Amino acid sequence: MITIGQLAGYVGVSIKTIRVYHDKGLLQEPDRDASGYRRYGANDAIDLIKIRTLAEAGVPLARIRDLRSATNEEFRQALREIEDELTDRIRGLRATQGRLRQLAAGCLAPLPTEVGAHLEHLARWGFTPRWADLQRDLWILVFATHPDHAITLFHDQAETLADPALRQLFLDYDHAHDLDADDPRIDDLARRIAEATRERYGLDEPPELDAASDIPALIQRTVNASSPAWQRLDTLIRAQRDA
Amino acid sequence: MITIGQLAGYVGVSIKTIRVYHDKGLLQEPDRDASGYRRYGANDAIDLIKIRTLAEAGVPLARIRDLRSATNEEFRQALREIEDELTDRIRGLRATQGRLRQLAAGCLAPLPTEVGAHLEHLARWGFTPRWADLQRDLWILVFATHPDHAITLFHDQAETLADPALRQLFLDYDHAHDLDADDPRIDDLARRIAEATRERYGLDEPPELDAASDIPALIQRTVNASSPAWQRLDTLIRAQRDA
DNA sequence: CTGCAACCCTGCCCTTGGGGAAGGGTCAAG
DNA sequence: CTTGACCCTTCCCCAAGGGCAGGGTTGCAG
Repeated sequence: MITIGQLAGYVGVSIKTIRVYHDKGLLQEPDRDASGYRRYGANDAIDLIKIRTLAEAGVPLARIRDLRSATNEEFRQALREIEDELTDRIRGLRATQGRLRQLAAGCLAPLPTEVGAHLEHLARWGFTPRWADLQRDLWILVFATHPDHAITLFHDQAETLADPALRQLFLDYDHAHDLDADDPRIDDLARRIAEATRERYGLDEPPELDAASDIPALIQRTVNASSPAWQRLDTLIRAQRDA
Repeated sequence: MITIGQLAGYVGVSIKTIRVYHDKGLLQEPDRDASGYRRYGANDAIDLIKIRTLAEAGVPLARIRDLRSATNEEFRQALREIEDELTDRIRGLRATQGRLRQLAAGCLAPLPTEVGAHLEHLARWGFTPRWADLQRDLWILVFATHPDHAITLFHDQAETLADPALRQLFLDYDHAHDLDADDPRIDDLARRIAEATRERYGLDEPPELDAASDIPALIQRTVNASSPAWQRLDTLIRAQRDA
């Protein structure tokens, strides 16, 4: 009949942990000796080892307690579920590890240099600083969240801006910021942009982020928020595109 | 400039989490708009994503906060450490998974049937119920903690008991329980047991559990505790063996 | 025989990483 | 003008223990 300290030392848990398991009804309170010390037998050690195995697998103590009164078949079933959860968690951790590595690789270069260069071009092409800042934020966000997809998108964008006619559309977009929301030039611009988009990408979808991502919407909302004219422009373009 | 809810929804955390990160100094409090709402920009989103990546890797928030003011080289170093820790944790989880499977396999059979049969033999051979119970506890413990080694040990033990002369030694051990601690028959028995052990295993070590395990000591302590005579017997045997 | 160190007991508060509700202000759409 | 969806702060709650106080036991060494 061993003491709580021996049991703890052997199974590799703290004394406190054992007492907590008693309190929560996971491990049966053993008999006490004459001086009130808990005295454990081999069965207690075995129970504790089982409990620990489950607890280390991340099973909440309450669930372990409930499992104590489960039938054997329920218990097996629960074990299968727990194992699956564990597999998922391991997969999750590996994914996290991957993101961690990306973070390590990118911690010095928030943006590729070509993007920086591109952003400097913007001013020379006549874009406002406001536009350039917006673009910078946008690309930071895209590169941070979709590191593998971002560069493709960026090249597409850079290519678009290299064409003077298309660039003019973006310049107009930029300068529409301060127009009234009901200025007819906005309708005209929306028409021209929708047309150019169709011409450039045909009926194919333009390159986009992950379908599951709501980044585009987020970005667009951010953009729209700063000007009613832009807000209206966005609405019109969508209407034309979906027509 | 997005609101806290948008930021949260986008990065995939709860609003509360963001506020906690503000409180703990992980994420800088952004400016408020006219109505006191927090307004976030793209940089905040990026910071939050980084923080989340670290937090999901299990890094304590306090450490993440400290990392904010680390130099770039320190940061890289920390990332390496974190990745290693993560690798360890994944390994640990896989080990747990293995133990879980053993638990699933063994949940119906705490002891192999041959062990059960062996224990029933004990009574017929003249061992006391006390001895049989002790043996049962012992084997439960050994099988639970060293599932791969246990069967070997058990076979060795069963083989020993199959020999009537050796079995008599164990019977004497059993019945020595109620002798006085200074009974001379104990000295005699200790001598005979030590001799038989040498004869059976020669100078080789007798089969044992893991060197790192303190189970044998635990078991022996448990055994000794129930009788001063056994206690002395154990002392004498050790003395003879180590001589 | 008497220290004294090493155990054990209970009870209480502390921590981490948030969750959830209370109580109140804001915003946009119908 | 109301309604629902946001946002604000403050407060309490949870799991799974850690740690300490204040007090009793044991075993071993001098």
